[in-house]
Amino acid sequence: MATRTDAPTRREQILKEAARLFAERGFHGVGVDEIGAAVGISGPGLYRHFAGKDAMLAELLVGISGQLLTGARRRVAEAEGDSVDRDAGAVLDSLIEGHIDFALDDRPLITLHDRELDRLRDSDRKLVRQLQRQYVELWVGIVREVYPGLAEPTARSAVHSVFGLLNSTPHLGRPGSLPGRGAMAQLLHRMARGAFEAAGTD
Amino acid sequence: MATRTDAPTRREQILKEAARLFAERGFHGVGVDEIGAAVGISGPGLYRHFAGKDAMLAELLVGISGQLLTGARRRVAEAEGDSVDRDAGAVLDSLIEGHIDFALDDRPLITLHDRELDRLRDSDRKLVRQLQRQYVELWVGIVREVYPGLAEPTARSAVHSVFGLLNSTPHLGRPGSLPGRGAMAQLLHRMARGAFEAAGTD
DNA sequence: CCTTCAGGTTAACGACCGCTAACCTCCCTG
DNA sequence: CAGGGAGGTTAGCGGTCGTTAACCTGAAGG
Repeated sequence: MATRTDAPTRREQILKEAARLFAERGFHGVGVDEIGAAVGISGPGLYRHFAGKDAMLAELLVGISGQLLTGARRRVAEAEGDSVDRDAGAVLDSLIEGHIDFALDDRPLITLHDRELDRLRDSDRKLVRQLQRQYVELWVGIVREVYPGLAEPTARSAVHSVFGLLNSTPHLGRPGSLPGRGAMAQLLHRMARGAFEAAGTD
Repeated sequence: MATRTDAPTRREQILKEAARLFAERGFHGVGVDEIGAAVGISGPGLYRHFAGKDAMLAELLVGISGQLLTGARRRVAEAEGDSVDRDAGAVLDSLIEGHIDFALDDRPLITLHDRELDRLRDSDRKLVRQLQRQYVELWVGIVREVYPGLAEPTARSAVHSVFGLLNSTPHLGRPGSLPGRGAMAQLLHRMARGAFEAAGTD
């Protein structure tokens, strides 16, 4: 994985600021002038980089869903490589870890991800939903390996619930009195495993 | 608790429909004409009942927060009455049950509750936040009784996370292939307890 | 040195939206 | 039976917002 070292392009600046603003005030609550101002250009200058406001949101949401899915697939594949009969529990831990990293490091994106999906054009929304569904099903498969007693609908609900738990970080106030990032990650990880454990033992 | 049997007033109809629409498409995404149409009157007729669109959102959010807090206080008080040294675990179970009932029965309100808070006037927002804070602190107190080892910031984060878990039901697709309401409530309850348990045992 | 083009700018248009004004109709009550 | 208020209606104003048009500029390339 080649980590980027070059400067971010203007497009990327715009996307980042747009994500932050959309998360803060909602898609309809942010004007294009504001987005422009956030990157030092003003208003219609954005149209040199994007077809429109909708296009920014679409690119953000498709990007997020894709990243989540790609990361999860990579983690599963890595575990497959390790041994013939892998430890499903370890894979689940890895998935949880990946999702937590995302939730903690890209809060605005996580917020957008389950908040503004309906503002997309039909085709984009279908694509995002498909990526999301694949991500969920990947989790469901692993969870049911770890807890074979879980029926599929139950496992799916459990996975959604754990996503809710892990994605809850945006609701925390400004990084004041709460645990540091490392402690928070550990806490969330333990709680997620505990929740699955409780779901898996009827 | 006198359960209502009389017909809902127009105000209540409007609030209910507005909640649904706001949850579906966001506060800014819904026009007053749509809200009016949803209750069979059109557009400006709403202004006979509310001072403005903002007032509807405010009344919704204050109402939700208040109901949650009131219900939780009642549950705690009932447990206090039962015995001198009550079973804190049972109180926690009762709180969880109440929150689940709310999340399952009033999905749109739960969605609004942590999504549109920023659209309120300053004074209303302060009020809602204060009610929310009291609700959280009430939970934190009970949780720390059940798991005395938990530091306060950790407990608070855990409570927020469990709220995320319990509030995750809106993200589930239309009531198709997922567990029925009773099974869902049981599943959520077990997962919430499991998550707290995992948080409480470092 | 001329051209081109990427990446800006400001002005302005058109649509939409929240809200008000003005008016209309029942229904209740003295 | 007058009249008045509750609860509607439609027309329209004013502001905002996404988008387009027209223009500018500085740097790269032949």
